[in-house]
Amino acid sequence: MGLRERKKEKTRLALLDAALDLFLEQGYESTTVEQIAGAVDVSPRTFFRYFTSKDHLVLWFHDHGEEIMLETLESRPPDEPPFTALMHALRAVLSDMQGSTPEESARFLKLRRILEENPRLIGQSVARGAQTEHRLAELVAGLRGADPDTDQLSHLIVAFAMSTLRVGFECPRRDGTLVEITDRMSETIELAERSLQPGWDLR
Amino acid sequence: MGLRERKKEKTRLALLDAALDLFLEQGYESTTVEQIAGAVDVSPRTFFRYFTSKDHLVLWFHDHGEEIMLETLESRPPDEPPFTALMHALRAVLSDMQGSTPEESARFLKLRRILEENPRLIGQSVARGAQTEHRLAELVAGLRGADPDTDQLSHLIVAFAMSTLRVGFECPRRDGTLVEITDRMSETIELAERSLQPGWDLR
DNA sequence: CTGACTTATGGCACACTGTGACAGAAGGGT
DNA sequence: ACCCTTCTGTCACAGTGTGCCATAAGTCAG
Repeated sequence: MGLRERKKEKTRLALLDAALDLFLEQGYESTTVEQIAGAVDVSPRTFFRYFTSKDHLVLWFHDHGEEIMLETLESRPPDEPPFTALMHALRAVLSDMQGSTPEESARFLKLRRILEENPRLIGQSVARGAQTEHRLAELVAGLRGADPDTDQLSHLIVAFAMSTLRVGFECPRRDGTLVEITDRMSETIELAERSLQPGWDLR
Repeated sequence: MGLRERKKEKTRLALLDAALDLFLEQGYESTTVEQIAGAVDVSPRTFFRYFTSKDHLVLWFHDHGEEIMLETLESRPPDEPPFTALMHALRAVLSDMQGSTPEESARFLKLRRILEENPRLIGQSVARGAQTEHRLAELVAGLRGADPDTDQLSHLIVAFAMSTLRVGFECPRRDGTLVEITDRMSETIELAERSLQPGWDLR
């Protein structure tokens, strides 16, 4: 990796960290892009080359999680029931989180606090999840050999899976360590699995 | 109802209809608030007194649906299983749609087309759903005698219910009549009910 | 190391959304 | 007719996000 790419990655993370800290200090709304860029000695114009919008800062982790889910899903045996496969994908996201560096964990925890304090951002985050959902639904429909446009069950399977992820992520209201959060999330996954009829995702 | 209120309601609907038509003609992004306001001979500033944002135009029906759901939920017998009660609330939304005037139906169908063409707006719509979800989760936690902050099942119950609504709303990709859509949505509701273990929402 | 290249950056102008403040117009009640 | 309340338009303004172009910095020959 050349100097150029390393520098870019450094700037991206510097912007991200500066932004997260500013959001926690003075709130999301009252932090301007100008401030964020200023804290990293970069022009506002450049900020928008790293993050397409202010919201994007808060959504970057979705991109990462989505990537993991899609990869996992493709590596599962094709005859596995779709919801089971999705639950494996969820667990893959969890174990990625558990294996993250201290910096990454810190970012994640800060992000959770910011989201808790800004309902509007939770919305944005959910909205991003909806896009992921759509891609996953197409994949699941493919697995089931169904038309992604009309097969309601494919969509329902994915929707339930993403709901599970979201509940696990949002539910532990009080601040906790990363381990506590991931533990909580795997409880949610088990709860969801126990709640559904065996084989519901096959017919 | 005085002349004043009637006039306000008229302006609100005029703005809404003008906006929906413009969105369909030239797309959501490339329609400006100035155009919408201009079409109704109103200043842009006034537009923002009727709708808090451009997005709000597309989200207004959520407010209506949420209202119905909350009302229905409160009128259900308190010992009814929460998910069952939520499914009744969903059906209440459907029957409200079926009983709507031709103008309202037309708006609804236009809105669906606009949402189909603008994934970003689907996101916004889902995000609004997330807020509703939170309110509902507190209500359900109350029914279950649980702490809304920590009881994951309450959140999961509501999340699954809202997923059902959303899948029903989004899934019938092809344009259809209102009746076709509501029929499709009640199929989705039944599908969800069949997929879950009996009593999953009680323990 | 020099020059030619590719790519990132900064600065500028600009369109658009959304808000606060104030003055004037329009409805409502007496 | 009067006052009072509420709605409206105008203006000014902060902030987000984009296109464009000149310049600076990284890259890669030779």
